[in-house]
Amino acid sequence: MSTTDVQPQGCTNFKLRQLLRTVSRHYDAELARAGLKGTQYSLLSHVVKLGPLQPQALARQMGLDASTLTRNLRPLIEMGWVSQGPGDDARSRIIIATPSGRTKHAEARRHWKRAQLALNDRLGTATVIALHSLIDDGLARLTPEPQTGTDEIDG
Amino acid sequence: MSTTDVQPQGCTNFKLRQLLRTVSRHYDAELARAGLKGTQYSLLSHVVKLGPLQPQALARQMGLDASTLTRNLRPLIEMGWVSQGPGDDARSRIIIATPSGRTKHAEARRHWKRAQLALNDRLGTATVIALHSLIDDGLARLTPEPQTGTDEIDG
DNA sequence: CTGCAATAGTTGCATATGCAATCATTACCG
DNA sequence: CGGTAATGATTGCATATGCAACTATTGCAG
Repeated sequence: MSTTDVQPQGCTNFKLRQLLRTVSRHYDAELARAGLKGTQYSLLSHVVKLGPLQPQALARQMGLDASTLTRNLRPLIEMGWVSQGPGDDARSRIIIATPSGRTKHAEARRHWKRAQLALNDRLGTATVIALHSLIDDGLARLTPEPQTGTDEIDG
Repeated sequence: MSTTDVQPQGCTNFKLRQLLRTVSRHYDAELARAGLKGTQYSLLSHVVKLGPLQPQALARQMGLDASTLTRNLRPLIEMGWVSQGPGDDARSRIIIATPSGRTKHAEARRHWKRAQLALNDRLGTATVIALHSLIDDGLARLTPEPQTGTDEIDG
């Protein structure tokens, strides 16, 4: 019996979920000061950095279902941070961050940074780096089309 | 400038969420054959292994908000897999897995196992073990009261 | 040109998640 | 004993998430 026979204990799905819930609450608490959720900040960041682009392309890059993106965009559009216009095609759309969206993003980024640094502090920077590395590796192995390198976007 | 100055790139919150979405879909696809979602399987597992116990205690051990638990239990109760009875106290309740719940859990466990093994295969067992280790470490550092060791429960 | 397949978005349905507020009950202090 | 604080659970509100079904368009084969 070699070391390759060792099996992971516990459920990867549950463990990941449990950690995400905790981490997510941490970011949410900080970002709430800027008036958005962690998911909304991530989405806004991606629109700012990648836009203008089609919903379909954005969903693919974020690894989101298109229908989820449609709905997640709604609050941002209502707040006037993101704008949706007609695309090249009569069936497609173009997503872009508005000026106020960019301003809001810059503001929220400071809170995001605080949350990020606080987390590094609590977990240890080395641990976080190792975690990122495993996540990136996992995503690369699980997704055929490599989405946007998640390192290139803050949030 | 030492190596401790290296900062993680990208958002831990977003990376975790992205990985969870992917992994979650993987487990969900397999567990759907048994008629439940990954989250429902996790919850049922915990009830089977830890019950009978109070909702409040279960929520604490799973790291869930009490209100989330209330709602997540509903489908399981409606399916007759979990039963909710009066507790010691007029304000508390007792959660327990029903016989059919235990049967369903045993059935679902086979699908969960398939998903788990398939994931190990795609990511590499060593990677999964390393990931679990980092998650456990993270949870230990982020949660005051250590919840149930997630290794002791399949799902 | 017609008809069918493919593409882009959206909506219906079900569930997951947390915070704040609420209700009921119990515990505790004076 | 009486009033208030603490506890356990639920509900209201808002968002997140995916699959299946549907609509509108476009592309393409014949």
